[in-house]
Amino acid sequence: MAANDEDISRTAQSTTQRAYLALRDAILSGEIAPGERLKVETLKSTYATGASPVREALSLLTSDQLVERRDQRGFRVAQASKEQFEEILNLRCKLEDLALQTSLMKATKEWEDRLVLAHHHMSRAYNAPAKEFEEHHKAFHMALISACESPILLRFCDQLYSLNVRYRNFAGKSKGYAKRDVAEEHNEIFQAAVDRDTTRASELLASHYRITGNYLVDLLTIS
Amino acid sequence: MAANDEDISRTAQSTTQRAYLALRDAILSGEIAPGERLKVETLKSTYATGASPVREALSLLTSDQLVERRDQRGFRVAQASKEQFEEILNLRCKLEDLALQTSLMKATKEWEDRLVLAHHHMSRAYNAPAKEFEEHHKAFHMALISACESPILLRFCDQLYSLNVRYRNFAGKSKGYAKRDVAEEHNEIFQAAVDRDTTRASELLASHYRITGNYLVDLLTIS
DNA sequence: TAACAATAAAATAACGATATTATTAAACGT
DNA sequence: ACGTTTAATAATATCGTTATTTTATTGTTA
Repeated sequence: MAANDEDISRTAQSTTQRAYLALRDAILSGEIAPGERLKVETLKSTYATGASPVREALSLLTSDQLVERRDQRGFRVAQASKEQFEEILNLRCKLEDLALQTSLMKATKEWEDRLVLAHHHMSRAYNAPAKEFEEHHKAFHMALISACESPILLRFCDQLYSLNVRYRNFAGKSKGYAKRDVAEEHNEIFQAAVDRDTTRASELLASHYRITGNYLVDLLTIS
Repeated sequence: MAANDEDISRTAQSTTQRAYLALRDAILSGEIAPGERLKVETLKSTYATGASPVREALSLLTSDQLVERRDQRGFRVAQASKEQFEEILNLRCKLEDLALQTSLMKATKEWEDRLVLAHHHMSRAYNAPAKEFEEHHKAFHMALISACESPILLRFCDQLYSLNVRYRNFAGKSKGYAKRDVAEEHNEIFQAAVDRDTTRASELLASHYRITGNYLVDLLTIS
């Protein structure tokens, strides 16, 4: 569910989709804290909808590992920990590396065009509101690996990306973050990708994740 | 959702869980064909339950990629294709290899005990009913990687395993299958694992998958 | 500690609105 | 005038709402 739903986030047809996206947003942004109970009754009124869409949305979020279901005891926001953050970081490095290499191997003209556009749009959004930048940032990272021709792997990466966003938000919007030299790192990755320099792109992407990760891990207030 | 629910399959408390497991079983076994519509009304009577549990179960199966949801057009069993089978095969090799290596690296005494038992139970079940063997077979493969200390990765592997089971059932219960020399392959993998021979275990596991995969791909009746 | 009361989750049922699919009838061109 | 296409209608099913019941957990009090 985490995959390819962003495009319809605005025009979400079904109430279930709207509830799912709104709730996910609230959890990823930290608006609802880890461990907090998610009572269907409360959510019903918050999102002005019935019980069925809420319960379905919660079910979907359970599969995204953003919500935990304790049998007969309702739903709660998934717990977060430094260990999990490191697990996610690690898996992202491994899985995206795999996806990136495959993607570069199978790269097409259309893929390159998609990447160029995604990179351009992200570049123009560094100073945009966090939420808007986030969208473009994700689009760029997904574009990199989008030629790997493995929908399942892409879905896993998408899911991991979302989980990671949550931790990034836990670390707070410390000013320096986006400024550091993320932009330059992105540029180098982008360049290596269009050059089809697989090994260099791989290294750059992994180091990009590890640098950001180590930077974030110190800011995490959770255990 | 695909993960760690087997242990409660018998004593499934909630109706939702029961419906989920029953439906998943029906899909994995091929009892319900790919593309077939899943009408809530029909399922309600089939599984003797209400609409809410059925819809929640379908939502969960959507996240497992076993069911597709088309907006306003209800649910259908996920499509299957030779391409997807190969994708799953590939991903399984890559992800389980990663998990296996990590698992062997972090192997503990408890892990070894778990593995020994799982292998023993599987060995005694080669001639048991398919469903029973399947349970032990999965337990063995999961035990191999269970020390990797990455719940998310384990969940991915679990999901892929399930998806793969579906294709194995598509190929039909051709007699020769379990007999081939799967048993011997399992034994060798097992031995390499307890010996902590990472490279050998990796190679054996991958070749185990590829051999079985190539064997199955010819039997697949689908495109 | 045990029994009881309060709370909330899980499930059922009945209903209404909306969208899709199937059927039928009319219009059109060859 | 016939067959094909198009349009309108009817039937079906999904989606969502609301209300109610059952059941399990939690909190309180003797």
